[in-house]
Amino acid sequence: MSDKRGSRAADRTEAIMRTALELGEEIGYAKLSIEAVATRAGVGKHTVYRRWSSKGALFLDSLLSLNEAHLDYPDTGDVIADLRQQIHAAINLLDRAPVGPLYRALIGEALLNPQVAAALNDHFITPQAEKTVARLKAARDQGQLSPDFDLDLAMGILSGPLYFQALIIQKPLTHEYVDRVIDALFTGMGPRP
Amino acid sequence: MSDKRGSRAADRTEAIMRTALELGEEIGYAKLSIEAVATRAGVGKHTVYRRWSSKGALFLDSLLSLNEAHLDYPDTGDVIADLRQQIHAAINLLDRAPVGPLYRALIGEALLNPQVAAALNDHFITPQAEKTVARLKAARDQGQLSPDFDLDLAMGILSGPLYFQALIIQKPLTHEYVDRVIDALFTGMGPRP
Amino acid sequence: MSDKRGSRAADRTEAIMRTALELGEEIGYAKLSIEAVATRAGVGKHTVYRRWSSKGALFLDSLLSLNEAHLDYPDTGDVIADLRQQIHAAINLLDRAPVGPLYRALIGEALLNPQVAAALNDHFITPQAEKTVARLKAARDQGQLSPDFDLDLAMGILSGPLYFQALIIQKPLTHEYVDRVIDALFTGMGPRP
Amino acid sequence: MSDKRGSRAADRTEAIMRTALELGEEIGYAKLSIEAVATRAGVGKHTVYRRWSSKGALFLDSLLSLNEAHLDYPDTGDVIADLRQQIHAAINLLDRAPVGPLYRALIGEALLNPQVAAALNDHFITPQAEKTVARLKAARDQGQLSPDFDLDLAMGILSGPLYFQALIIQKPLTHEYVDRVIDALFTGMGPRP
DNA sequence: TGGTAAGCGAGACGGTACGTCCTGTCTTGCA
DNA sequence: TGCAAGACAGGACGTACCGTCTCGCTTACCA
Repeated sequence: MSDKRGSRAADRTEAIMRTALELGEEIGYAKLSIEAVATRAGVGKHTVYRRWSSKGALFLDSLLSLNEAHLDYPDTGDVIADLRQQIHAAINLLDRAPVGPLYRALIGEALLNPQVAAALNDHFITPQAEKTVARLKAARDQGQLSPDFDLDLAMGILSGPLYFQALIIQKPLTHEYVDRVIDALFTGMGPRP
Repeated sequence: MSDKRGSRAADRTEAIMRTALELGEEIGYAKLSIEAVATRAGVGKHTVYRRWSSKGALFLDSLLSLNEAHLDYPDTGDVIADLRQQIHAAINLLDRAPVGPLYRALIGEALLNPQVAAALNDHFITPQAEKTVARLKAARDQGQLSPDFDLDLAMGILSGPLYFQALIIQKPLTHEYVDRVIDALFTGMGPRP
Repeated sequence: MSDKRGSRAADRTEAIMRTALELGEEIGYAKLSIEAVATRAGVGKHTVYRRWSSKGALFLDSLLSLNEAHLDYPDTGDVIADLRQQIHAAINLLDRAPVGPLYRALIGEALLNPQVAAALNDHFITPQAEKTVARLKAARDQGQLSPDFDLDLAMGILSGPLYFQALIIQKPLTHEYVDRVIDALFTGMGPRP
Repeated sequence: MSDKRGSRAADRTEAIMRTALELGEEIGYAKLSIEAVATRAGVGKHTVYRRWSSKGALFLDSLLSLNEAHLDYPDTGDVIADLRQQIHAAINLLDRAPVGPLYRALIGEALLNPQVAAALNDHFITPQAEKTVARLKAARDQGQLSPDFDLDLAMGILSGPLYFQALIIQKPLTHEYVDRVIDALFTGMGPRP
């Protein structure tokens, strides 16, 4: 009853986002226009612009709508196992088709458009990082990590190489590579054996 | 004498790249058009298109032209000191104005345009990575690093967090952060001291 | 009231045609570009292309818009006097500035572009010829011309020499020349008196 | 021997004109560019521009080169028969493929480009008209036409309707129509039987 | 229940840039 | 030395989208 009001609006919103992802998969984010999304969705351009201020904003929302309830950290007590499990899930989702190429392009857009960058950080990157930090902090509080363990740095060392591999080197991420990174993080690559 | 041939062509090429950087600094890569570069450079559009197939390709070359002879690794015998010195130099160049914003945008473009990605990798990312790997290998050969030291992984752990910080989190890189990463790489952040 | 609808579209159409004629008079049809018309009219190029498929089509309409209600045949009962009167009016309009040069150029365009030729015939040449034929037919029906008088041929003999003079020889048409043609048409130039 | 000098230049000239006609037949005068002619002829653009100042000038020469020795008036003593014979020959050449469409287009060009108009008049229209006038004058001198027969007007009445039919109405010319025009010229279409 | 306003599709509009084509001029390098 | 080859500045082409703006039509909520 209560969601009857606005259900029409929600229908449009959902239809537009669905169409955006659909078209994105077909022709790629870069070649896509708001005009094309609106036409394909059977919607006036104004109806799109009323909801999103740019192609990047639309895509960010569209991708996030796929994401709900995913990528939450387990806490089994074993921080390393939990990190592995969660990061494997993340790259399964974000580095593989159909989301992978669109996520990559969205980050590209963010590097060109500060508004998109801010929104991406606020709605995805930062919350995700905070989950990682929170999980590490829990481990530290439980004494699994040393008291001076640098949480933010660890988060960077976990995420950085994966983004580097995926975005800069542009090779697919493997679970094996993830494991090597986690391993190195906790054991170091010490100058001497 | 010998560079008399083609000097006209080289003049245009240089003028266009110079103008591209100039305009890029003024209005940003995203707002820039090949049309505007051509006009400002006093050159026909075709003269630009004859040399570069896209805005991204032009910018890649333009940025690389600033780069020559920079960012070469020293070898003082102390691998950690050399890495620090070189990475500090790199972020001084690539993360700060005037190059920083343009380099960031160029990576954004590479994420949207596979041709630019390939060229960027071939002409900058890979050579640079190979220099890092070569320096690490020299250290390993000299016994400063353990014989099973994973060179590629180390390169990823050095570069990844910095790119992550600069591109994803979008906060300026500090020398202090670089040092923390290097430190963590070689000493680990082990679960127990 | 009723023309409230679409008045915006009609405004643009009229503004574009007016500008086209204006620019045409200033620099001549040949040197004119749709781009220049659009710019001068303060209109996007697409707004021109939406209405006309080529420069020729635009100019045809523009010239025709000047023409309304002109060039209608009188019927005073004296067919020769009526022809003279009407043809004198026609060449006053079509062979003299400002319309003359533009009309000449439009016919040139029609000779290069079949679509323009077809439109010109449909919207001007043929209707005008039919008026001449109709006036001659009325005269024939009234017995002023012999029953086997060849209407189409007469139309050709009236119009042809004038177009020939104006377009091919490219000398200005005089009323005196028109009169000689009319005279010859009806009295012949017989081999012997 | 003496024409050995310059034979190379004459070769180019001829090759360019031949290519121009060839390409003109294939894609039409309007779509043709000097660039395309030069490339197809295996000749530098400069070599074309050195000889002709515009596409129209090149085509005029090219068409005239086909024309040599054609379209000369016979004088059998019977002026009407001679006119018929000559005009039939003219329309066979000028109104039918392959020359017809190119000649039509050339006149179109002349209406847009005064230089071409002048050259066309000087090298083709006027000489041809003078031949007609000369033949009529001969007939008048021989008493076949009345002493006050208006030679120029007659020429206009002969040529005008044919050009009108071919260029304005854009219907193919028939010998029958030519005969009707000639007939009308000499007998009139008198208002009374 | 009828009136009214909000949302909507459709797409026109002024702009900007695209990437292509051709013009007429100007090198360059081969023969 | 004369030419093909084609680079060059410039201008226009016709197209694609941008983000804004009317236009009527459809809903759905209120009075």
